[in-house]
Amino acid sequence: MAIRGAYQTKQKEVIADYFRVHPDDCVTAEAVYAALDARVGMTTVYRAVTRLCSEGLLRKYTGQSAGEAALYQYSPCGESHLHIRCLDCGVLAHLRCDVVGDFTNHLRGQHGFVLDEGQTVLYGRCEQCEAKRKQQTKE
Amino acid sequence: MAIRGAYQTKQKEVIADYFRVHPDDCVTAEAVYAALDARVGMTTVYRAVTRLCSEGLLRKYTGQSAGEAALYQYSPCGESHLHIRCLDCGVLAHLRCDVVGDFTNHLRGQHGFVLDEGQTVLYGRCEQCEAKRKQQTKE
DNA sequence: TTGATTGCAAACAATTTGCAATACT
DNA sequence: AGTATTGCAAATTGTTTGCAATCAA
Repeated sequence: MAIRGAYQTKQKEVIADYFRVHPDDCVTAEAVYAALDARVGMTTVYRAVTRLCSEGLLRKYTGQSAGEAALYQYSPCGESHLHIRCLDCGVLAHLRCDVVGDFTNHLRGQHGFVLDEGQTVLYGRCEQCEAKRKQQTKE
Repeated sequence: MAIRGAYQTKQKEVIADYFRVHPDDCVTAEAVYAALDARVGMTTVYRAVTRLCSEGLLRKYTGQSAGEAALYQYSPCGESHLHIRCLDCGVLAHLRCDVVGDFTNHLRGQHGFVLDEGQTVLYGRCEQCEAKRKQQTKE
């Protein structure tokens, strides 16, 4: 006599599995839909990623340009860490490093700001793209 | 006999002025349109802020939820600094602090990542909202 | 059975674009 | 004159919602 509870459905499972199997991929809802070969509806994909985000299994990244689709990536709860994203090639990488902890402590202590690592993405350029940029400027 | 050049128009001026007069405001295109009392069309506002962003006079911040309008803020070129934004109340603040410099140097030196401060926003909670959260959890 | 979930089609909202009229130089 | 800009209306796009059918418990 459970008063309320979530039902486990095939669709939910398939979508969650997709992310577990592709832990490093950073994909749009559209891409998930396509990868699942339309076995689930677009709407369901959106509802699922939203749920998974709030459950802490996924992270959502929204681009800066308008009309740019949001990206979702596997990143189970607790695994809190910053992400860095290259503005040129789009690469998204995890940033695990003690210095990050020092920085967030400083933010909290000196600026009264509690950083949410899961929600924050640092934008900039990766080594390769930065090198490319410098070269192009030279030419 | 200029071959090509941008025209200085009343609209462009009015919009740029708006931001210069409200240097700390962080507003949507809609808000600018409203503040200008519809003296310029919505389309023109969008075109202007886009131009001003590429000229380095403004910074653009895109929220994480879909359909959330982008925010624009005066922040003339060169004035590069990180911004922190509260996920609860939406407040956006400048973060000027030596530690930020140390952090970006570390990123470049140890991770080969060149942070673009103008494009990056740190998400988290401000002091007030964090306190509110703690209180609500207690209740 | 009861309530949650699905998925289609329609609704939405922010932003962009086509294009004719208009303003700058 | 010649070209950039304006601004309306219409188009786009990612995402959300209404709702009837379906499925899990």
